[in-house]
Amino acid sequence: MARVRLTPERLTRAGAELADEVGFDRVTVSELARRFDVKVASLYSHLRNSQDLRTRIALLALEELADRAADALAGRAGKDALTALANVYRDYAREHPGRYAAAQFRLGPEAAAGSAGVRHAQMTRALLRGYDLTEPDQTHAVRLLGSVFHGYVSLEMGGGFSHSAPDTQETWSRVLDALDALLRNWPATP
Amino acid sequence: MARVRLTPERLTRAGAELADEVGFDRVTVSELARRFDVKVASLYSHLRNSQDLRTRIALLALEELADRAADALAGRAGKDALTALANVYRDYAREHPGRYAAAQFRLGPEAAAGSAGVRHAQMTRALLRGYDLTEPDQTHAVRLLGSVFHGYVSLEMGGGFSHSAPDTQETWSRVLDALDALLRNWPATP
DNA sequence: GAATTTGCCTAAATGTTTTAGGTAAACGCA
DNA sequence: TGCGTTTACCTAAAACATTTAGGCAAATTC
Repeated sequence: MARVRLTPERLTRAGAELADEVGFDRVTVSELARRFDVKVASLYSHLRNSQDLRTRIALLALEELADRAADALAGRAGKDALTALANVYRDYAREHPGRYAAAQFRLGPEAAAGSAGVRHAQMTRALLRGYDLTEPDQTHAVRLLGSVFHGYVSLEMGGGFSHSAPDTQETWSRVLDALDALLRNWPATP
Repeated sequence: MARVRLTPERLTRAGAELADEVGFDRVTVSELARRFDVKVASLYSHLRNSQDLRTRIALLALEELADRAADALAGRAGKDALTALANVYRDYAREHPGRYAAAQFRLGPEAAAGSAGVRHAQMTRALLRGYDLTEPDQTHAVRLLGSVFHGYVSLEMGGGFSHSAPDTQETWSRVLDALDALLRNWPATP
């Protein structure tokens, strides 16, 4: 019998593609086995269990996102950088909805520690060097930006903004204008 | 055999409690049947399928959230109202993590139309009457606030802010300060 | 080419989802 | 009060997902 040469990496990539096609919550070990035309049990030599598969897809998505973010920030500053980073998240979610959902997957503490989550925070911090913020306001701003990016993308993908004018592209631009204005004019602690 | 008097409503409420205990994605028709001490198949007289159950839990959560929001906004304006509404989302997510996850559940178009989603948007609009925004900026602001509330709560619950100073309560306060400042000083369209 | 490792297999247990069809309790009414 | 109808829950069974145990043959190593 010809061997397929499965590896955790190949399974993870295929799982990520499957997630983009059918949704992250419908990624199943069985479906993956079907796609490789092998028996389900064979995958358990490469994956601990289905949770393990989902975790690996999540980590892959976080890495890809961090890579894109690093790329987008290179050579940019201020509002230019803000827009670029924001668009990384939005575009990634549109191109890879399943992977984006995976990136939101609740990781266990061990997996979270080894994830690219730290890189994301560092890049947002780098972005903020273009604005005049010192600690602890810088941390507050990192968290605010993360919230807006994630929240906006989630709601937009979930259809939360659909069927209502004005269109979401215009709102997106104006939200970035507003965030830029806010960062340039961050309120002093009361 | 003594009848248990199941109804879709009772099942939905029990499902919501189950979600808070074990997580929304682990809500299962089988577990629900176990809790009512009836056979699994019996539930299918009251629920179309397990998707139907999840949808009902999501709609329940959206209603509860909208009720709390309406309550919180009554008699408040300006930053007071902003803080109250924001805390409704955050507190609900902390008290009822499973229900809050359910409220993020991707509804089909039919279910979404009949959901309390519209009420949420209307209440955010009501909040904005305390600030000086006209269309289309008002809509942009509605979407921004929704993004921040949802994004912040999701990230905080997902552990995204953990293990790093300053604590999330302080960030939350400062984020609300920043949003209030932004709404009072919304940038003109470039 | 033999020894070892590894990749995929069969088999089987367990659990969830869903449909089809049956029985008895509860309800509405003469 | 008894009768017929509706409704609530049942048994049975098929389809599919998850996971473990143990086996054989292909690939790798020497």
